[in-house]
Amino acid sequence: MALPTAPGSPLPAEARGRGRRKRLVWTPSQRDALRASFERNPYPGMATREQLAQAIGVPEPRVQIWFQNERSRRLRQHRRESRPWPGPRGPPEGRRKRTAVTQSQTAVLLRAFERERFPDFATREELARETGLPESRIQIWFQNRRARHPGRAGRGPAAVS
DNA sequence: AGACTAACGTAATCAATGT
DNA sequence: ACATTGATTACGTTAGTCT
Repeated sequence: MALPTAPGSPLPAEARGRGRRKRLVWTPSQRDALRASFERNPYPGMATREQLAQAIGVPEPRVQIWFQNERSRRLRQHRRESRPWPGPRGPPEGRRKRTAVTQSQTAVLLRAFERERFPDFATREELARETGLPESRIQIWFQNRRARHPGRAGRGPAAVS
């Protein structure tokens, strides 16, 4: 069934073959620290992620991605063994503080979005430099933007109001 | 060559902020 | 109250690493 795009189906053609961030390779001690933290809480808040990131010397967004992937692995394993997943333990930890994107920053991102809806890593870094926003926030900005402003390739300027 | 997994995508949803 | 939009989740795909 060719459903266009379910939660994680085949990637849209434009998104394929794009330059990704260079894949990092964890050292054994970094893995240990990540696993230990995961055992304490599989849903770490910003403070925990930041602290862990500092401790193992890696950017916080990489830690966040690791937890996302690790939860996927565990969830699947638990499902496969028909074992219940013991959801979040303890009170939910605090999220990242909402980033305030200024009008001028939005303008830059909007212009980039018109040119390319799937910017590669180099482009995202360039935008990060231009706007002063972290690259990880730019990636999220594009994800949200794509979800809320469906492609309509080459459509008019979209009467915004 | 195949297993493993970081990076990255969508869809749905939570939540902060402004009107 | 409601609209807008940043942040997080589940889960599937893509592509680099390692055996």
